[in-house]
Amino acid sequence: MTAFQKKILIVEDDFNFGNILKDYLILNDYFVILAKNGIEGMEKFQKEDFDLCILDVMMPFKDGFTLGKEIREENENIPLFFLSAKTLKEDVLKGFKIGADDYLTKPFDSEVLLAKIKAILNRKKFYNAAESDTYEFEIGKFKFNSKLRFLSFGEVEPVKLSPKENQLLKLLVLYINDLLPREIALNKIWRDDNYFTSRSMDVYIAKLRKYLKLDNGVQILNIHGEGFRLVVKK
Amino acid sequence: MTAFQKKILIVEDDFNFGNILKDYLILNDYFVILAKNGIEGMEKFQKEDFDLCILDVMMPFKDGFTLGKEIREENENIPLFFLSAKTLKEDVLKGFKIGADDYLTKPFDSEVLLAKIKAILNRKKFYNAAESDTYEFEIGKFKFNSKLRFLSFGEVEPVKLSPKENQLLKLLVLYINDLLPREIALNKIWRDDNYFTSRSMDVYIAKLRKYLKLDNGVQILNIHGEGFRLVVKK
DNA sequence: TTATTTATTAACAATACATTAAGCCTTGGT
DNA sequence: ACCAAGGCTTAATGTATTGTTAATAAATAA
Repeated sequence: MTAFQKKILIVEDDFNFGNILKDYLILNDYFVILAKNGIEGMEKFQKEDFDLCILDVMMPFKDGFTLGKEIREENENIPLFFLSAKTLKEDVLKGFKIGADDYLTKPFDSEVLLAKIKAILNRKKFYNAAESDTYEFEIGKFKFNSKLRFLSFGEVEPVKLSPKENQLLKLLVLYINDLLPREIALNKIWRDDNYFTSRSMDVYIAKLRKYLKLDNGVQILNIHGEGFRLVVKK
Repeated sequence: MTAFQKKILIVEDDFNFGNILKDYLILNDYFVILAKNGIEGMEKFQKEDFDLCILDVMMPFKDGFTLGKEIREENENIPLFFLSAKTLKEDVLKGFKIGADDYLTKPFDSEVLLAKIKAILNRKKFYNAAESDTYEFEIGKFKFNSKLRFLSFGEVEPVKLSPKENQLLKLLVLYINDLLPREIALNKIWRDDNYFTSRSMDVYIAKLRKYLKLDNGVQILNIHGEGFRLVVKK
């Protein structure tokens, strides 16, 4: 493997399907390790550092969700990607609850999978400011520094952001102009997804909106039942 | 089979006809599994992931509709395609009620079958916005984003769409210029087909018509007793 | 004409979201 | 140890959005 290749761990009990997937990803220049069940998956996960895990949900002995939870305990940042035969909403939700980054139901379009992997790995670069040197963002006329936790607008005295305000604004920026699903924010910031954390998030959205009022080309829009969208008019 | 081939399950009791169909589809680059009755069909369905099922309606032991219903219970998204000798309206309706995606009466033109299969598989990619990154559509002068749930027209403030409005508009777009049968929309969106859901759908059609008024080259036409048609004048 | 189907608007109940403020921790200074 | 400040959650209250059903009118088919 070259220094630039991203490492992906696939855990899939269907030997046939797993290998097709593996070959396809290798063909697209990823470095891929395939495990055929949850136990083996965990072993391989612990042996080396991966950039992304793709987990089948339905597996004998240890299902994908359980494995995902265990992986999360060891590494709270690694992107998790679930594959499921079912498209049940409750399944998807369960996935997000343990911090899934994305979700695909089988059979799926291979192009879509590739696009999603790229999107996740790209976002991943920014998730942890400590691991990245990118912590200065422009939001319309604002300057946002997520490391020093301040938001400035022209010559106006910069606003200091609390840790939660900072995290939420950063997530919104990473998903700029796109939907930031509630579940993702709640899991990444609050590490829990229930009625109260959800209300708490609303409170923080209100706070951020107040700060962002200075530039009316910047807005946090709600998508009812889905999440929020930070939009910047050009 | 390659990773790009689509997998089709054919369930057909007429051995001769089934094999001709199978060979024809293989020739057209599909991966095909043939089952010769409902029982066997279900077994094969459970063994692997298919992209499409083609079911003969009239079969001994377990007819196509019953099989279709069972398949639907296991996978609520997989496209179902019924083949029937009769052209009875009530048969077609029964098919749609369990969520058929299309219907063909024997004998049929093989080119038509191919075209329909392509159309269904293409549509399938878009059904679930979460699974597809294609969610930007043009409808006349409108731009429709089914992920962010908005419909915009030039510089006018975009209209936010409710989940139901969004789903319905998306279905209409997938069937653009073609008939979207009531039963299909009701089954895909309302997951039920009765008097009330049907009235509800009418309400949503009225809402969409109101939004689409801005461009008079775009219209939702009713086909009495059949369904609706989103037409875009060029 | 008469029964059915569709069109449109409005009333309603259920949820989801918005905002402000109160309370409860934790932290850091004295 | 005590206090004050900041940060976060919870409560309280108000508003908005959503989807269903009803009511009424119009179009269509037989």
